[in-house]
Amino acid sequence: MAPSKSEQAYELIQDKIVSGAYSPGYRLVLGSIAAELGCSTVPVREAIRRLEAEGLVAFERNVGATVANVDATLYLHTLQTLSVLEGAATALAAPLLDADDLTEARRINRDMESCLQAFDPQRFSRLNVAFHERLYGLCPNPHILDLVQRGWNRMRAMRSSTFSTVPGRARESVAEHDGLLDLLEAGTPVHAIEAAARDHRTNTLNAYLAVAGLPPSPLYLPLPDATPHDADTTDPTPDPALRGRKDTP
Amino acid sequence: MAPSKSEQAYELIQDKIVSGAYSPGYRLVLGSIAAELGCSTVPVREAIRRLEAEGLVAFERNVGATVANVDATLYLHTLQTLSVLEGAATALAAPLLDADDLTEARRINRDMESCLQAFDPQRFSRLNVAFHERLYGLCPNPHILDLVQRGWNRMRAMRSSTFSTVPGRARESVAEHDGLLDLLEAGTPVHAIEAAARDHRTNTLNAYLAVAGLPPSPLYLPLPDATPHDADTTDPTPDPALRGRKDTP
DNA sequence: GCCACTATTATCGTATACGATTTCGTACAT
DNA sequence: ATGTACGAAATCGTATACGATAATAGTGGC
Repeated sequence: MAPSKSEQAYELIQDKIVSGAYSPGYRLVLGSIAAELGCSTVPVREAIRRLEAEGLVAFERNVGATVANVDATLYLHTLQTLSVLEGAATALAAPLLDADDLTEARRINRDMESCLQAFDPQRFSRLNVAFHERLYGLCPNPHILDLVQRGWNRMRAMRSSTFSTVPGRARESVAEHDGLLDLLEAGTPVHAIEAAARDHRTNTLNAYLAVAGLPPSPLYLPLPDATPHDADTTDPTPDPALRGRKDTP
Repeated sequence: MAPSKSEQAYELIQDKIVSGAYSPGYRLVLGSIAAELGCSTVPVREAIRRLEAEGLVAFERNVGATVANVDATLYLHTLQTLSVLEGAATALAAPLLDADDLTEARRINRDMESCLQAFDPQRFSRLNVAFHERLYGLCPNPHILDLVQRGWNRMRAMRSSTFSTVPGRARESVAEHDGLLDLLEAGTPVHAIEAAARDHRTNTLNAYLAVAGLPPSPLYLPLPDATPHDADTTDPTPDPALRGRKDTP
């Protein structure tokens, strides 16, 4: 059966936000969207409230909805949140992965590698999602899984409109994927998996921060036995964006 | 000004779920709730969709909404998710806490201690929330903060209906609070704070699991220098509820 | 020329109405 | 007795309509 009007509205609006047709700050007028969809305002309202709950649009009583400002900080905050959640999800899923999952993930990573040569960032990005979904998909905690899913949703909505890729990062990323797979194959303890998965994402985050001239996110997890990252000293300059230091005079 | 009807509906329904007036599985009929509120079904729909987004109610097309089943697993999954998120939030907020925050938190913890003697679990629970809010409230990542808030919301909605407290846990909890405050006062590195905050909640989770005869959650973080917990060995019996072992024959 | 105040307009919030869909009970056939 | 087909009732989904609210423009006074 055809999806409900409110579902259609939801998908349309999300698409337009993701594709950049509605840029941040764009005013979402119920009537206009309803007209575009050929339906009344009621289902559109519902769709917008759903998008609000996911953080894609901001809503104000008696004023209306606008596409949420995805400035740098919001993007980075989402990335940081994902690092935490996806790390946990991957750790929880790790004991459940079988050989097939790992070889499949390895295959995807090979594909990603080939995308590097072919300069196909679109496909690279899609494969990246697929790779990680494969790894955390079996996470037995559906709540965490749901939050990770939403996080990726937000990311997709933002990436195209504001952010591009960091030069060297893609290649590193592929290497880290292999490292993570190595750990999984070796049956490494859960917390080391979590550390590797989280730090993988934190590295991406910090690549962005470095380009912006900001200090790195402090949320690394110490790898219990192996190479610790350089960011886990006690006194990095606090980052106003992500650590929000009190700048008391 | 009076809150909007849809806001009123939202609060009413949430209250009824939290207080247990609507128990899990209860069928939420738009018309009935609308009548009870003296409004039409439209704002009630909106409220229910919001509650759906927060995981408090389940919704099915053309069928209706029911209060989400809060069986043991859901409760435990939420608790596990909170352990991860709140750990991260507390870690991120740690560098921003000043002396006032810490003494205030210490004071709240003294209050909790007195609640122990007075057998006042209501108040104890409220103080517990206040204590942790004080610690993670300054977390500069609003997204994480939001997720933590929602998590506590879900907890409040569930606790009363299904779960009570674990006997010895409250007293341990107070002690762990003091330990956490000690770390904060000493300016301990971020990841150690995260470990302590997460493990505090994981301990609660595992107290429940122990009562239920289930193996503990594996999501502990290794404390880099001090007393590791006993649950971080490599091969705990996997927990069907939280780790979801593949029971292949 | 600039500020305060009013009128206008665009848009939101919600009530009502009605078609669409599911669910449940009943009758019938096997 | 059990399963199936049909019909009635309950409930949902959405269109339309209209009052309420806030943004905006226009007017007058200083």
